[in-house]
Amino acid sequence: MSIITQNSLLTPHDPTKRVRRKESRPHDILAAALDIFIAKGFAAARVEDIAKHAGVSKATLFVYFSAKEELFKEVVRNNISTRFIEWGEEFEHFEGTSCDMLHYCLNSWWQRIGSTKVSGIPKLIMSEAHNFPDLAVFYHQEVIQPGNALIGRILQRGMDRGEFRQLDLQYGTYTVLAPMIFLVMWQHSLGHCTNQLTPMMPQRFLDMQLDILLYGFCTSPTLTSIS
Amino acid sequence: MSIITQNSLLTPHDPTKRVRRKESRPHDILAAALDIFIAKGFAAARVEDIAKHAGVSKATLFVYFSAKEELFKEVVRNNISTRFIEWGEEFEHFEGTSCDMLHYCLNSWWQRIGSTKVSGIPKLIMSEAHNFPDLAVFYHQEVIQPGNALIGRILQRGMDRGEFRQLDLQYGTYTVLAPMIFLVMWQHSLGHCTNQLTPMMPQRFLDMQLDILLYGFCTSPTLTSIS
Amino acid sequence: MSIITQNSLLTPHDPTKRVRRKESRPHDILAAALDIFIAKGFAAARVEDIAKHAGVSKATLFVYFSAKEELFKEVVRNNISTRFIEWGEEFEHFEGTSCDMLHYCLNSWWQRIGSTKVSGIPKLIMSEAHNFPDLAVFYHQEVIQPGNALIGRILQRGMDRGEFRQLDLQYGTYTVLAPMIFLVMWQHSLGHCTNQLTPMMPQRFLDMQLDILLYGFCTSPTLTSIS
Amino acid sequence: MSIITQNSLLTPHDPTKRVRRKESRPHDILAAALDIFIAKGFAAARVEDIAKHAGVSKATLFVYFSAKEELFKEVVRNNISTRFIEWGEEFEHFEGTSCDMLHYCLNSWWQRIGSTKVSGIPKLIMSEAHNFPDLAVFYHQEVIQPGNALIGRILQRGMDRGEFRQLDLQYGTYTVLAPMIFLVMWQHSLGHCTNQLTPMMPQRFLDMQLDILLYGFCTSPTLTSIS
DNA sequence: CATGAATGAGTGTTCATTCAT
DNA sequence: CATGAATGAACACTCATTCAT
Repeated sequence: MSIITQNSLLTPHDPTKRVRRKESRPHDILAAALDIFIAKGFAAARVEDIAKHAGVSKATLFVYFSAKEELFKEVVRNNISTRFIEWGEEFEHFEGTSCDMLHYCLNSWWQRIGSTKVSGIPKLIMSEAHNFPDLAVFYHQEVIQPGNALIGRILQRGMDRGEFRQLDLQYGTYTVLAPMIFLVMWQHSLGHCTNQLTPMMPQRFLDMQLDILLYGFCTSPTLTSIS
Repeated sequence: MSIITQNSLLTPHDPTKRVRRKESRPHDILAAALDIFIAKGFAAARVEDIAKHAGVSKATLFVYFSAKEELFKEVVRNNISTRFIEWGEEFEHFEGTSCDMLHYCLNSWWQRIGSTKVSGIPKLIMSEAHNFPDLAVFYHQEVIQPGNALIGRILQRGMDRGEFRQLDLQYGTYTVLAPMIFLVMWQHSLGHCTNQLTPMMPQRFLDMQLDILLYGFCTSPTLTSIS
Repeated sequence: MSIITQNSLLTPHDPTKRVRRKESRPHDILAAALDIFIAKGFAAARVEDIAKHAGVSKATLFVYFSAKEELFKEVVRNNISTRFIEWGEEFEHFEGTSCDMLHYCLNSWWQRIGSTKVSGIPKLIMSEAHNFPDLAVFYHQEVIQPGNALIGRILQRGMDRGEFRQLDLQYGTYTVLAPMIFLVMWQHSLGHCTNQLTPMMPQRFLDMQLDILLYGFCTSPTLTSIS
Repeated sequence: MSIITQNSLLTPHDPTKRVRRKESRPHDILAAALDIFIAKGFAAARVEDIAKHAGVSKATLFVYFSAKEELFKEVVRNNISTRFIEWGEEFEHFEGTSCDMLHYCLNSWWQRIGSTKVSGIPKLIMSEAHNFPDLAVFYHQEVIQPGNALIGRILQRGMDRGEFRQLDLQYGTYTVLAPMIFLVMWQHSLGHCTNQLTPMMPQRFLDMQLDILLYGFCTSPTLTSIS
């Protein structure tokens, strides 16, 4: 039921090797790298496994990507950076309440990232950024900043339209980001090992989390502005 | 400014070796292990570094701890498991609103774990549980379950006293857990590298997050029960 | 005078590294492994020594052989298993008395195995099988069973032709095997250290042993069948 | 059914520690050493295991025995060297045919050594003499020479009394020694792993071997003297 | 272009032996 | 005397990266 099925690694691509057009090599490698990085993390992923999974030799991989880190960066660019353009456009033309917009934000994130194997990338970054500072900086620029900008836009819109209380944009953004980060972390770590005991249904969590974000726990809220 | 200053590792304990009182070796090693595990993570931490940091030889370390994993488990038991007893008692006798209780919960967690180097432990687990399933299971039993039970108690109390809306305990708990996990993950990964650019003040984040958890973003909440 | 000159290990192959024809690496490693295993035994042989003796790095060795045990198995296959085919054929077409056949058996064993460094392999197995059960099982299937079958064939032939007394095949086989095992054990252990004091000439031992096996110590034998 | 039951190691001596008279320490250690050396061999035996099995600390062991090798030598002196005195006396007064004497020799060896755990000692020596030349020399002087002298005495007696053919004493002795060495080697190595497949009954082997030694395989022996 | 072949620098873990108390 | 405590030197196995062909 989980997205992260380690066994999928055992069935390599086999892209009918002989017939492929030449330019597909890097593409195959990136696809394989995505799978292996997600399954093992950055440090624990073995370049040899990526190459094998892509159906090329280790040396070939280094023809296209100068180092493991560069390969990873390219994986990020291909799988995440590209998404922000369409999100930006969708947000540009969004109509409806800001509650709906937040709802849409979380749900489309879930459909396009959270529920797919790509969710392994943010998990990997949060896990290993400390040991690979270059990756951290890269990811911050490439993903976090544009992502946060999008979330910030929703909050600002909500405040502008009087739907949301006045709140600090930066920290408000983190408040929306937190459950997303939590979800990918949980799914790819403890959730992966304990889902039999206490299964966690992500969709359910997101729904509830959205409700709480909008209305809070309390029965009789004291409305104040937060700064 | 950050708790996690990698360079601190370069100045080993030097506990004036010869004069030590008995029984201090395991304690030294555990302290060193905490530092190194936090600085490097589990897989990347080298046993030799831990030993050196503790001022003992690698072989000595293995006299007291049969394996790297066992050493880590002991670190967890020493630094986290022990806390739940006092938390349990405090919660037993807590008086005041459930809002205050949630506030107290997040703040005492922040003071005792979140703001200290011990916060590196939950970060490490979320990061590496996937690659070390044994540790995942151990941590789930030893920390997550008792921790979640404590949070659940607050929510139940809030509902019982009519302060909180009716909500699903399990997912409500995750809603409280999420910002804590987010915070430690952020601090120990991207935050560590990007604090110069866009500094994040954890205390501020927690305050705001608490407000949102209680009252939500919205100006005019629609009160419903969530299940 | 001894086959097993430990010092020969100190002069590695030096196969003028760069000029080698392809496919020679595994062969070099197997040759080196044979030497080192014989000189040190299985447990005491260091993989690094084998690599050095073969003129390659430790890592290279593991490119070709996944583990020390696998390397050893391959050594056995290359040096012993292969012999049984020719022996089988020779036995098929043997003409002459069964006494001659037994004589031929012991002597060709001596020339092809016993007197060569390969004799170190059975010695090693008898010595270390207890500590490495996998190797024991492997060797039993790969060497002992086919070897015993050959010996059994001779005894059966002798009985069929009325040359030998009726005797239990299994234990009769052990009776022939015993002096061979004794000889390799002795040569590679005590004999190696005490040959100056009381030299033992293997050829002489085998001749005498054969005579005893055929005719016994006694001057006036009481002929009975043994079961 | 086997003499060599590794599990026996799991039940340490427990010599009611507190009540023992002091002089028993070395005795306990020697007893423990015998067990462990037999179970693991010399190199693979861990001093710590011996100490634990004897109920003393590793350091205490080194108070009584300056090194692992010295401990082993003492084990040999205690368990084997001592036997030769009684054997020598028995042989002095033996009456009966030399065939009977050889029979008695093999059988009493089997009862006192071969079938007991002490048989692990000659096995160990044959296995590891090459790597520990000191032990080889020691064992040769302490055991092999007196043992061979005893066997030689029987053969000489047989020749003197006209019961045996004329044969070279040294090699004749090896002919008797061979099945004994074979038996202990087999029992403690391959036999230990393959007894389920093709069980070997030592008593049966010895009986048969004795018969062959005396009368040979052949139905119509050609009697000659062997030199 | 693609790769077979090779490796240096690690890693966690083991064990006989020493020595101050 | 007895031991708790400590360790140096090994050792099997790994992996990102290089380079000649």
